[in-house]
Amino acid sequence: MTADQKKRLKKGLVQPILNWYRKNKRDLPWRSTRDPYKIWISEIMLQQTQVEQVIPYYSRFLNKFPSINTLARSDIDDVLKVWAGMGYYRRARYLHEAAIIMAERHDSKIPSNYELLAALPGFGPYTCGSVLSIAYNLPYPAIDGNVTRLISRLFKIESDITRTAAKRTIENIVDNLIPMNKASEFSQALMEMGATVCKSKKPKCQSCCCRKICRAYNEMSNPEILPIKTKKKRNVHFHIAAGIVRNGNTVLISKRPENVILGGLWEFPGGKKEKKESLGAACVRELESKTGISAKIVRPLMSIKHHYSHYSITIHFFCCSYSSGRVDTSISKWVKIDDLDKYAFSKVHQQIALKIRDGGC
DNA sequence: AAATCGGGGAT
DNA sequence: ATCCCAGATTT
Repeated sequence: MTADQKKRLKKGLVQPILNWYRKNKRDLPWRSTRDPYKIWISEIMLQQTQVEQVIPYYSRFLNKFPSINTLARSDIDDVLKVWAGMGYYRRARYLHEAAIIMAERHDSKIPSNYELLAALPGFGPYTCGSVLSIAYNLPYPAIDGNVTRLISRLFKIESDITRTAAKRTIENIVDNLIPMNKASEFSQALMEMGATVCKSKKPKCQSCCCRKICRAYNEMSNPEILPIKTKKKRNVHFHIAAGIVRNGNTVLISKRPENVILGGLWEFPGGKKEKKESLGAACVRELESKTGISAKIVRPLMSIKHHYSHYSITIHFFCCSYSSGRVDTSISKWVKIDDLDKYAFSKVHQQIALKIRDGGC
């Protein structure tokens, strides 16, 4: 990029975007603070998660863990409890681990240096760039899905944006656009443009402040086809059988191991049905292997279909009665029905917990 | 480069 | 149904 091109882009693109942002930015909770800790929490929560979904979790999290030190000293189970229902639970684990490292090695502060930041768990290219620019006003690009879409259209990038070369191209463009001493505003402005104007479907090109210089708008019949992205392969489907084992006013729950889907969360124990196996048999078998007890099926309670990113499941829940055996207390435990709300469950199991409290099973 | 990792909203 | 969302890590 020549100095002359840069100058032209500054006038025709950077300044209009900054002006547009000042007038049109949404009033979001993390925009009323300059506390790097709070900005960090918001950035992690917003990964692959919509703004509306994050807002209630954000305030609850900061209320419970108001500082790096409170987070670092907390138990991971308490962090997961606050996170429960938001998905991508490894984010909570990385937050906790990073807070511990910051407390131990960085004077309980978030580093303002790229290399130190990138060495922390959960700090990839985007999060490093967003924290450095938004919290510290340093000139690093924060390139998320919104920015990728916006830039690919403004500059008509028709190569596959999942590939490294295209990512590098976009990063170079943004890097060259960052205005002096306005990195914080600029990062947020680019993302806000992508989120509210240059949307994936039905972009608001007519009211876009970059309309005059947008190559996709001016040169293509349909700017919506950008960015180009390779398609993900289709989903697989599984059947899961899970048991709700009541014993008096208690119920049996198990903790999922780390490093698996929904890792570290509690659940009503169960697992995949095998071929040529009935759901009831699968339930009894899984209860035995996961908790150590033998149980009998009383009746089916309900089945829930659920979609994850790369596969979908149907979980068949059965009301069961305890027969014999002792629970393997390293993984499973009997808990009072009234105490179910003290444990971190995924959305599906939260539904079941509610049903049990309301007298189901 | 591709797979893994949740849940919800828009179309 | 399919894609997308303020992505990072592992394979």
